[in-house]
Amino acid sequence: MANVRADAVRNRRLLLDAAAAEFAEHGTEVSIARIAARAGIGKGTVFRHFATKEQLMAAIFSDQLESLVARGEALREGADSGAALLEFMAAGVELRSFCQAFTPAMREDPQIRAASDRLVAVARSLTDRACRDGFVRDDVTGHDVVLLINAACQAVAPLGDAVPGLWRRYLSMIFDGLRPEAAHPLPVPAPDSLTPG
Amino acid sequence: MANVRADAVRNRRLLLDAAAAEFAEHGTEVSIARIAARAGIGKGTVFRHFATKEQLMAAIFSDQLESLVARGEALREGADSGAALLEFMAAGVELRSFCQAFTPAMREDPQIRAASDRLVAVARSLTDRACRDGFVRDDVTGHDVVLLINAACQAVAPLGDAVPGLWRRYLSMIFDGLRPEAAHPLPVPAPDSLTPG
DNA sequence: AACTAAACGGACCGATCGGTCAGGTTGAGC
DNA sequence: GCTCAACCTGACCGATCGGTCCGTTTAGTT
Repeated sequence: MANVRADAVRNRRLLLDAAAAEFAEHGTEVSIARIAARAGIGKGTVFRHFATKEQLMAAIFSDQLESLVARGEALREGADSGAALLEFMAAGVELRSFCQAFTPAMREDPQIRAASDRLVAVARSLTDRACRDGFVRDDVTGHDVVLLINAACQAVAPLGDAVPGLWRRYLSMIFDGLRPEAAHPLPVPAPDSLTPG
Repeated sequence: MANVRADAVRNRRLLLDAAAAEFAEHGTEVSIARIAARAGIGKGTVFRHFATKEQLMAAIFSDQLESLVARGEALREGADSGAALLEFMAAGVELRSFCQAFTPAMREDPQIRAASDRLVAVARSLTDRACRDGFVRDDVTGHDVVLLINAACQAVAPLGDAVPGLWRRYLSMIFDGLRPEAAHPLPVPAPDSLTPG
């Protein structure tokens, strides 16, 4: 801390903000050069802070996953457990980086693994509570909820940002599928983890 | 027809098969060189048959969408309209190219546009029938069904092919969300079309 | 068998990307 | 204000991609 210069921390902040914005707007395939230009720093500076592009992505996405974990933990104490679970899922869809954080390549990173483990844990916690209160069918797990957030996220991907709030429609439909009233037996058991093997 | 050589049609067949297989296994970002190698032909031959990579993708994906349209039309005559809609959606998820055909870039292609229009039409037909028979809520449209097929397709994308039949679990959950028993009012109206504007 | 137009193949081109490095710049302790 | 390590920069490198081009091969006709 004492050994780090002031301009270094400032540039790091600029870099993280610019990269997060570019990833959100144009996906992870944007070039490092473009991110550096947006941040107003040189391309070499990017690689001074993060050795590879993957490490940069991991830093940003694990941060955003952790913020969602915090949101979920806060929602555990609300009164309406059903609305809390729905709000948690909505928050997950809203940070669109969600889906990008879950590519096979990204899951190698230990920060991403840790964050998604904690995400599944808080999702299970919210789900169990909503289940006890009768808002959610009893055969749905934390992994299910995380994957369904991803599904809702991708449902509207074909349309781009043409209809801004449309994802709420499909999240609402998917959430209706979690209610006990319409539950039909599921043909396949829930997965054990989000990582293959 | 008479003016086309036998080896040309054979190579075209090899190329289409190889490209479809590579796209299904590794996504649309596979290189033309790799596809050509798999087909056992030269890279230049690929561009003799399709001027650009996008045209090759459009040919393959519009073919697969058309096959799904045909499947849907056949399913319009079954006895159980609810099971028919579910089977249609399952067929859509099974050809994973589905999601790849719906990128913003791909929708420029007239073949893709035509095929997806027909796909929405047959989806609406199946949905209306299932709705009349009481299997499906009355506020769901053909566009919804197509987008939800896409959602189910992507739900398990994070896991790769680790759990082969897992998508059936999430398609089942999503389909439960279409049933009238659990229907809650939707916060956003259905989109008019799959193309922005 | 000879001919020709169509088809083939792979070296080649320009663009782009992630990542490196040598040399100039700057913030912080004295 | 002096010094030096930390930092920043953009030219540069090798790899890869989509797409082109031209010399060679081959299918089909007479």
